[in-house]
Amino acid sequence: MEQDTVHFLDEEVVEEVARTFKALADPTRVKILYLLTQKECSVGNIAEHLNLTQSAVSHQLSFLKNLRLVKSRREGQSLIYTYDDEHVIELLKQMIEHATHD
Amino acid sequence: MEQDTVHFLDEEVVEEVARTFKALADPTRVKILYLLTQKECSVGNIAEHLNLTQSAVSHQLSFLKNLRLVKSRREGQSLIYTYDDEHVIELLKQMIEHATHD
DNA sequence: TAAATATATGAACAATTGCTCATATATTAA
DNA sequence: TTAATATATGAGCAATTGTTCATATATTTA
Repeated sequence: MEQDTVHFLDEEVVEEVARTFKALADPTRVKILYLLTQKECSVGNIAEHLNLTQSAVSHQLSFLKNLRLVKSRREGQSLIYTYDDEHVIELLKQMIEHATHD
Repeated sequence: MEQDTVHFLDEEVVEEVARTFKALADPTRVKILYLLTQKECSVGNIAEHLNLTQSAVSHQLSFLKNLRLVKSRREGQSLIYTYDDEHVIELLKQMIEHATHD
């Protein structure tokens, strides 16, 4: 006798999952987050390291901050950014591992 | 003495990571993949379960198949789809866990 | 206070996305 | 072979995305 009931995710969960994966679905944001796994950085610092404009970096950080994936603190004239979701960073690292080994 | 050399990802790895996350960055694809974690399904079956048009499902499956996240086999008139990347499915499950508990 | 430095933000724009609609292709049944 | 069923696919379209450019805001220094 076959049991084939299927479980469905709540719509809000699906949306949240997709929204969070979307944060990881762009090369620039992957680079920024990966950099932040190694050291906290100011906006300008990120721009230098990754060879991006200040504006582009700031926009992406704003995006990531809205999702609470990064946070910032002021230090003099600079804003220092750090990642703020260990779990998501773990998923990123796992995907990097996965993409590296094949 | 401070050592602050930073590691950079190869561009191809970054692209691959972003591309794969993009597959998980859409509600419809999340639903399809989550369904496939529970049972293999034909296209029409997926459409029924998720209340989507046949065409929309077929397009998304084609997308996922290009990334080798799903595969299909023919069974009579139907094409039966299954997931084809255990690792990515694990990442999806982890994100669902993460999104569920908060 | 004024100038310099660092960051944020809004508008604009090209590129991409995900869907629908119509139709093509493939398999099975009559 | 013809009709029915299942799936794929291309065109078209509205919505979203990621960037640049110009400029606003915030902090520090002179």
